[in-house]
Amino acid sequence: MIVRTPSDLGLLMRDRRKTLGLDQQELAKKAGVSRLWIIEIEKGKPRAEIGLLMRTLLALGLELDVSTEPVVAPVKRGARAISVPDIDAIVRRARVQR
Amino acid sequence: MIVRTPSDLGLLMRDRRKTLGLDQQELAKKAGVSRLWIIEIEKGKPRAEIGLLMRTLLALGLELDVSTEPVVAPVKRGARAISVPDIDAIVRRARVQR
DNA sequence: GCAACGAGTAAGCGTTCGATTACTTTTTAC
DNA sequence: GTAAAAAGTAATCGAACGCTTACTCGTTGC
Repeated sequence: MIVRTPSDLGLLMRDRRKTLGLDQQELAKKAGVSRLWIIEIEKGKPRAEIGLLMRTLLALGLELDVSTEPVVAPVKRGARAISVPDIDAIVRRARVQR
Repeated sequence: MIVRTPSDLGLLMRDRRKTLGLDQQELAKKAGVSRLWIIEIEKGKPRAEIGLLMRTLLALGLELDVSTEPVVAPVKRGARAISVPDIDAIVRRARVQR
């Protein structure tokens, strides 16, 4: 599953934890983090540390894959032009004031 | 590319940045982070925030995919048993004292 | 040479982190 | 319903964050 925001990630992790039949306490222990941290990451905390995140993904048997965004699909003859995503605008929207 | 540690990530990001012909300053501006932060993430900083990370990946045109780890491949007849990875041990090793 | 540029280091600062502990609310099972 | 387990909230505290600014190295080009 493609993950674009911390919330995406939190939902995914909660899902996976349940699939594995773990409660927050068990996962926290496995990953070496506090239970509170699990609660917050599952809620989509944007300022969590990536180190803890990776350990937790590992503990969940989840794999992190980074790839270049797929090239825009070839346009069918006669189709309207495909709007190329404006990365700058997306980042601007993703930005959160602190 | 499968990413297991913050260092993996840093190297990957640096690579991608160069591929795009961006310097640290330009990327920092695009992603809305400081140049110093770019320096540190490229060095594999484990305590960086995932929110900033995701914004930066976006700015680099990189996509984050999370998937369940592939099931162990079927064993060839006569082959020695495949050692199932001990997730707990891996996490233990990945843990950094702070 | 040396100017210009990219990259890295250092110090200072206000903010937030994550662990711990204790308590409350919600969910699950009988 | 009610007891137990799981999930969530609250408060404290030392440590580290990320930003800014300024300075130092190396390269590269003239």
